[in-house]
Amino acid sequence: MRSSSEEDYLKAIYSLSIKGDTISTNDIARSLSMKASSVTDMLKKLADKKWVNYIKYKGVSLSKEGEMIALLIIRKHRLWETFLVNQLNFKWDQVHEIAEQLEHIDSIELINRLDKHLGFPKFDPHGDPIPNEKGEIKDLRKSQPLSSLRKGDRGIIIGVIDGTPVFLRYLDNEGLNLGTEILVEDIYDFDSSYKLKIKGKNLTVSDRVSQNLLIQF
Amino acid sequence: MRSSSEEDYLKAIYSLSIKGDTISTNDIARSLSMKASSVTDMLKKLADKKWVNYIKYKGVSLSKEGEMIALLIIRKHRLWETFLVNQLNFKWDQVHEIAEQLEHIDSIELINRLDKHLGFPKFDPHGDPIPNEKGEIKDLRKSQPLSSLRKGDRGIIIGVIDGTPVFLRYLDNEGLNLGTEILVEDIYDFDSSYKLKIKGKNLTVSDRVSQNLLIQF
DNA sequence: CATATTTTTTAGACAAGACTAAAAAAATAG
DNA sequence: CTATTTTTTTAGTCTTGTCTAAAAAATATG
Repeated sequence: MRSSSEEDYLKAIYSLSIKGDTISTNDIARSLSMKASSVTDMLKKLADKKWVNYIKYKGVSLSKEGEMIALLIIRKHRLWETFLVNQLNFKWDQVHEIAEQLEHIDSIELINRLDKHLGFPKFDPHGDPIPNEKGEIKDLRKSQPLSSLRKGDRGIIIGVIDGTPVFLRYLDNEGLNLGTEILVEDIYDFDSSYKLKIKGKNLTVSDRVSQNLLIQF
Repeated sequence: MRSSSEEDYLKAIYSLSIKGDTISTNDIARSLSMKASSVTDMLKKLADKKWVNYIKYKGVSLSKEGEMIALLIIRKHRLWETFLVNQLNFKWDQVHEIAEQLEHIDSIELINRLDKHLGFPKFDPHGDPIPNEKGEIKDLRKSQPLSSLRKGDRGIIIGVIDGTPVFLRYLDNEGLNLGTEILVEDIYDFDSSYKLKIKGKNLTVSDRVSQNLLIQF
């Protein structure tokens, strides 16, 4: 069994290992807002459980098993964020704290059913990729949700975050198909809706839509 | 701030106060599978926080504030169970353990949005009433255990008394689902078993079952 | 390369929440 | 009403996960 605390450490180590090279005790302490001595203690426990490779004074890395756990926690976090935004209509900036709690709920069955319920999304509302059941991540970091583009930006629709039928049907009706080129003509401050030029015509979409359309640019 | 543990105690005290009169240390210990000494410790903490009225050796009761917290936890538990069954297609006997975890997620905003998303349900999948945002509970629908019906009576299954997974799984397998209409075709004197007509088919259930099925009629 | 500084670990303390064993209070029985 | 049994509380211990302060190792500097 795993504690929430152990899961937080594994997740932090995973994130650091994406960015940098060797991971130091201080790196982890900084990223978790903890003292280095606490981190040392925990690294020993994680090493005992074979979730990390840890050599005193030399730094730490995830074992294969540790990495799988970290990916599962990230999968849970991102699926819950997707649920909160797509189904409960939270704004993308309100969901992190709640997902930090939900990611520790212990049920594989639950998370796989949630995944299905959401239409097996590949990206969360922030555009971060969601690991699948096997821990595999789609590594398309050159795309962003439409909501991160600015006035004058151009791009091509390459995917969606919300994969539910209602959204897909909407996209289809509005002519927002995969591979279509778009130009951001304007962004209205009052409701963050996007005025687009697409196939020579103008179309305005809500911020809900702009948060769920992935654009390659 | 409240710990999960404190919430578990408040919930247990609330449930006991529905059934009986005075609540003893041992009652709580039994219902939470803990030792009496642990309960005493916690009761002191809860009394310090003014969530319970506790007099040494004399028993305990919830304060107004403690009751509101207990009702909020129950609201969260039952709304999450409803979500799991209605949206993620879990069977009603699979959801209790997961809801025990989810009920401690700390966000009023989340639970109110979930409530709305589910269409403000008044009862959970087991037929138990869901407190609203103000902690108000709809009175139990007029119901009786099946064992109080007589030959020829009709009714609708609206809940259970015994909520254990073994019982729920039995009901599910036999097609005895919430909302199903039943007719009492006969009651056998020798063992008080009930011969029912349900969805056009006959089914005989033991008196143990008939005492634990709530019927609205 | 020897010393100073930074990083990391060790050692010891603390809070929460559980436990066991013993003491105290309340309830029950004769 | 006294003695016994049961319930409850107290006292002290343990584990988890954090902290501070001091020691040890690694790194940087002149």
